[in-house]
Amino acid sequence: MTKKSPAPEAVKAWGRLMRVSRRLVEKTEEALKAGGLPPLAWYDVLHELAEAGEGGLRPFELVGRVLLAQYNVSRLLARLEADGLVEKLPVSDDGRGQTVRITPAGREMRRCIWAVYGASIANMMGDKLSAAELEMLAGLLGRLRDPPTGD
Amino acid sequence: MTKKSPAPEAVKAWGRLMRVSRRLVEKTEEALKAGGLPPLAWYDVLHELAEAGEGGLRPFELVGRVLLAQYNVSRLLARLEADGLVEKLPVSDDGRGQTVRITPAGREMRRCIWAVYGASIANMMGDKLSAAELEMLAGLLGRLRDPPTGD
DNA sequence: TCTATATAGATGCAATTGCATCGATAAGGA
DNA sequence: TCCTTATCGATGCAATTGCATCTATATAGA
Repeated sequence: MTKKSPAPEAVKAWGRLMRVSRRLVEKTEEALKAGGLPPLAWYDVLHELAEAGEGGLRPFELVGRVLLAQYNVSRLLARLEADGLVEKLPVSDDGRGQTVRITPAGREMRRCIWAVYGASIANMMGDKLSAAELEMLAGLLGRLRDPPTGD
Repeated sequence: MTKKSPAPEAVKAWGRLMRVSRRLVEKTEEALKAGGLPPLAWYDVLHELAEAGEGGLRPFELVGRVLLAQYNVSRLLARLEADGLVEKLPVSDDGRGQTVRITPAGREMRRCIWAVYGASIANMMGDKLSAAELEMLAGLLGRLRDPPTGD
């Protein structure tokens, strides 16, 4: 953790990254809201749960995947449950925990969100860059990940 | 605004963009907090005002530059003023408005924040990619901007 | 001039977030 | 076994955000 000043190219790329990512999120959230749909964070959780299948996931596993704080996951799950999109099941071998599973309504909601979200991605990314450029971008961004994951 | 589904490369690049940008912001905010400094948004405003010089800026001009909603700028400026980092001056030719100018204390705060912020950028961007790669990244991101600005 | 509309900025209220901490169960060690 | 510590998830409270709206001034048009 050395204290140094950044190269001009680094500052420029940082600025672009901040502005572009914020703007793209903003536009996507707007599109969802315009469609009467819940925010992006809901999709992230529903997506993870859908991938996880019938076994569901423990909340703490979700915390690791969706870049949300523990208390935010806790509260988001409460909202999802209140809307009938997920269900919480007690877990046998750990009295503290629970397993969260997506419901059919949750899968349906996920599809609805994706219809808008996916179109948004297509418009904002797919239409602007070629497949090769998108791969290049993904590659460069991948090298900025903090724990240099290997996925 | 056609409804279509995105290419796999677009989805992958989108996912990386979302995760990486959120994580980098998170880490930078952490570093600022650890140094007892205010959040990034304060830097953005102080930076714009410092660039603007003695003439200062009108709040609505600030809204256009920092990606914040009007009411957020209004309230952030109130906090900055309360901390003596900016001052609000009435503007002669428009009785509705005001001009916001950075104070010496504000400039000092900007320097303090930059010491941490800049180091963070250097560590998270400059150390991970070469100058050429950073330029490539900035170029690709630039093409994703919504109003395809020409800066 | 008088009225209608638009723009600058602030604010009341509800929802969300962050922070700290809590209650409950698990796991590890004497 | 008993005690200490760690982990899982929830929650009280304060700060921040989003939304809608408000006040005040400016501008345009009849």
